[in-house]
Amino acid sequence: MTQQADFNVLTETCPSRTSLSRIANKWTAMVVIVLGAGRMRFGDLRAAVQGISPKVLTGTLRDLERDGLVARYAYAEIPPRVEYELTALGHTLHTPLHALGRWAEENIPEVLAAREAYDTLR
Amino acid sequence: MTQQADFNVLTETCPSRTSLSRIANKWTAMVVIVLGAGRMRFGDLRAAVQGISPKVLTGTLRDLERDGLVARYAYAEIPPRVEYELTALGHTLHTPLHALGRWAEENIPEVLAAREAYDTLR
DNA sequence: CCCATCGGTCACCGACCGTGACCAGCCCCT
DNA sequence: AGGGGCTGGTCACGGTCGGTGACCGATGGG
Repeated sequence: MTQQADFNVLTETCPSRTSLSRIANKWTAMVVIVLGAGRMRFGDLRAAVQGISPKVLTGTLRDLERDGLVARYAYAEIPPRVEYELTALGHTLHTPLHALGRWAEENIPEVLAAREAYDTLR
Repeated sequence: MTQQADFNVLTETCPSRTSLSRIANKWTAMVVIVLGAGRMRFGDLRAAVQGISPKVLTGTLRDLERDGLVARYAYAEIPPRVEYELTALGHTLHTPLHALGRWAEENIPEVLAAREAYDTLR
């Protein structure tokens, strides 16, 4: 059974909150969404997640690797080749993050309309 | 059919990305999760989302209000009373964000183990 | 000899997050 | 009459984080 754990993200000191802080992040979400398609090289990832800087991509991937969500494969070639892949745990995270991305895409018309309404009357 | 929109969060200039940036955020996630339980006062919200400062809570709520996800009801009483509630659109966002929170709670043991393993060998 | 390729790192800068102090307005208590 | 409490904020201040542009090492190709 999926046991109801003693963890609660709303509790300030709960370790699950540190995890939420990391995954509830736009760059993390986009990287995980892209990696859902399969193993990918650093450069391809950078091209897929438009606008991400190498520094931020490196940092995001390292954090994901540390949390066991992404595996890193480095090949000692010249020029270097490094590939990234979701782990089994990472795949379970892909589902909710992908849903979040789809929500943003599907509901952006309503959001834009709400923003315009808000901005015009204040 | 849920039509495949022309929006793609991976595209740098797509407006859906501005929406993703806002919702893929730890404070936003926690506030929406809590508001899923129903209409709530500012002070109760602040107590429920442990550790959030009034400044950040105010800012988060205003952004959510602007995007049409939260409705604000202010009563001209002394002491003042202000209530917040998810809109219909906000409720559709509650589902994926709640899933994200649950993911964090359910998988934190594995994440903590991965972190420890990572930190010991580097 | 020099440039391109790839996966980064580094110094710098501005934006955002968190902290603590403070506010208005009316009530109640002394 | 004066002082404190209640609520939903705002403000000034710092530190941390994200973003930008320059640069790197090692090798293959022209």
